[in-house]
Amino acid sequence: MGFIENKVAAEMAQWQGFQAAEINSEKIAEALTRPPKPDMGDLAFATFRFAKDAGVKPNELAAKLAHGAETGGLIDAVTAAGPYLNLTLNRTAIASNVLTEIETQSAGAEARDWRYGDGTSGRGNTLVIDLSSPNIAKPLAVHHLRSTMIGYSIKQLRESQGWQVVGINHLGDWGTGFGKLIAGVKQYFPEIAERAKTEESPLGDMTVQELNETYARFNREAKDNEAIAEAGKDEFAILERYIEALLVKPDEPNELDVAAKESGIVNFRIWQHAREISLAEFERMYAHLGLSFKLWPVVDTEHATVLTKEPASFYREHCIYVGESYYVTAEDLCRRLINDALENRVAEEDEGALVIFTHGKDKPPLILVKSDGATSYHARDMAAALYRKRHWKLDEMTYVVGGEQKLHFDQLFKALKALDHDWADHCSHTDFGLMLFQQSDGKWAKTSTRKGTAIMLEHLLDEAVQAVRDIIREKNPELAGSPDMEQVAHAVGVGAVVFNDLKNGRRNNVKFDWDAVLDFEGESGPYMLYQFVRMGSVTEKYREKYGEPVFEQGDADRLGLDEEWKIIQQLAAFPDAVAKASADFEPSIVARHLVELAGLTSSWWTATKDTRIVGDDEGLSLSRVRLVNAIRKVLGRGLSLLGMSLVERM
RNA sequence: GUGCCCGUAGCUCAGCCGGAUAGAGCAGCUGCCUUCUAAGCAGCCGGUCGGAGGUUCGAGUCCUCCCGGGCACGCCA
Repeated sequence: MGFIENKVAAEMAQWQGFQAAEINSEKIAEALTRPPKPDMGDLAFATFRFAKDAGVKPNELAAKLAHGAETGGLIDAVTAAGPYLNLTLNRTAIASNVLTEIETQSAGAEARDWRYGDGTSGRGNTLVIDLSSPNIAKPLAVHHLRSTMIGYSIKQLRESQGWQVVGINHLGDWGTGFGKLIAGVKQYFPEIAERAKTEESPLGDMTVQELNETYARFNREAKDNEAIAEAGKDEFAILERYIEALLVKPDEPNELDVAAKESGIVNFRIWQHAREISLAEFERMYAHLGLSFKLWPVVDTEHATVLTKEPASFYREHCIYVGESYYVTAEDLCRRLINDALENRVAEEDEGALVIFTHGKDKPPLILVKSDGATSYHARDMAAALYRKRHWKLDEMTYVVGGEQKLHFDQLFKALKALDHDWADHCSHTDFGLMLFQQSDGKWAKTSTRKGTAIMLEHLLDEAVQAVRDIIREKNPELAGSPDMEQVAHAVGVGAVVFNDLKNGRRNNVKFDWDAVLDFEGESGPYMLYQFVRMGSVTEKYREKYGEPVFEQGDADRLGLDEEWKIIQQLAAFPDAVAKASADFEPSIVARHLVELAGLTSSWWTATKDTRIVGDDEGLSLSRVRLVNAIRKVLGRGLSLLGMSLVERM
């Protein structure tokens, strides 16, 4: 399991029984588990596997190994219990080891210096992670939270293991949908179409909401009117042709006739302004969540240059926007990709479209070019993958996208392999469950913008923050009147929403429930932060009473309570939880670990009510505050890895 | 119909590479605040791990089939 198990295993490997049976310390460490009941011991060694290899009965082997056991060091006692070897550990020695480890790795008062749990397995490797990726001209709804926060947490988890991680927001900013939007704008707002002929930002102060309504209205009307639907396709074709002409001969855009050029510019300006409006709104939402995105390519305004080699810190602090349109408007990767697929005879023409049959002829193919000549999102995704591979020399890439797109990514990876891009083996789809909403008939269904059942992300965050404000006013009037109030309410409210989303396995569907999200008791974000805050305030109490604590001088021998021992063991297992969460792209593993740690901590808090953590015995108080310090830093580090902000009071 | 995901306590979920008597939270019930924050703690109640076979010393965990739910399945992204 963790570094404690490794140390214990190293001691056991020296016993004559293990020497005789030729079982080395690595094998021992792998076979160590926790006994079902604490009174059976702290660790158990299961002999089954080794008994089979040696051709003896497990019970006999256990007895033989126990006979040759030497205690002392980290191990206090060994008993053979049937096929198991139960070990009782030297609590003081283990506690001392664990606390020292945390104090060393997480020295410093600032959360960003807390590195206990970090690893080096990813050192020198680059992961590209596709996260959030909303469509422009649509507001961010609650379900966007999933890709954003799962992705953001994975980014930090991998960084903690030494990876360089490039977070990319693959904005949905290209495709026939934008033809419909343009057509809608032109039809319902003729003055905008007129303005677009001369102005850069023709949409005025239109909001994302209004853009979305325009799109929805156009869609409704196009549904039973062929001519209107065609108008949408045409507008997109005009836009794409305009861009194509610019790319082919950038110096001679005049190749298009005057009319095509004029309508191209109009469409381009409407599209571009709609994109700007959307990004401005996304920025506000990402700021709430603590994420920062920069437009790609990144322009260094100070030196007026485009960054070609970004410092490593850049990717830690920011993710980047690289919209789908980038591969059409700024790179000719789409066209080269299509040519390549044709030359290699990987792609073929079928029903007027250019396709790749990735799963055989009887399964739907991946569509590169649609029958109307426009690129499909498959093509743009492939171009994006090639670009990422080329630019960031990635070792691994994952897409944090809902499970309903499984087929798309299966096709994407197979198509890349068909074109001899074997690195596609290191690409994966980090799928997650749907966000479901209860309808009037009681059934749970996907969000539907059409029916208006979608809940806006900003609305959810506002509600959560407001609920926190109410609770603070009720429970902590002193804080309610202080200048910190707003910052705390925001961190706790947003944290509640984030933790709620990350605490369960990502593949589970989430039935959105206001009561559950705004329930701040039990396994909730506020509960986690509450335990963190308690650890801070009790440390403060020590400072007031005895002065600045020198944690290292706390005597681990004084931590004799069972509650304290359980906490020590949980702290010891934290690095493994982080490593596994990172390897599996599964933030909930860390969240679950923290729930357990917070619960143990809270029980301990109550169990020490009589003597207090900081009480009249200065030595005991220092020992306990030493543990408090370790808990606080591990809890704080874990919550940060989940993308939550910490607070000192609440 | 085909493929993928899921099925564990009334509800929402954990459960590691198969290992000893399957765990949390919520809801319900009983207690616990003059003290470092009760957004808390202790306890009770609650399970044929969807079903049937199989693999083996041992299956919630692996395999097969079935049942139930969700999602996807050619030009939206």
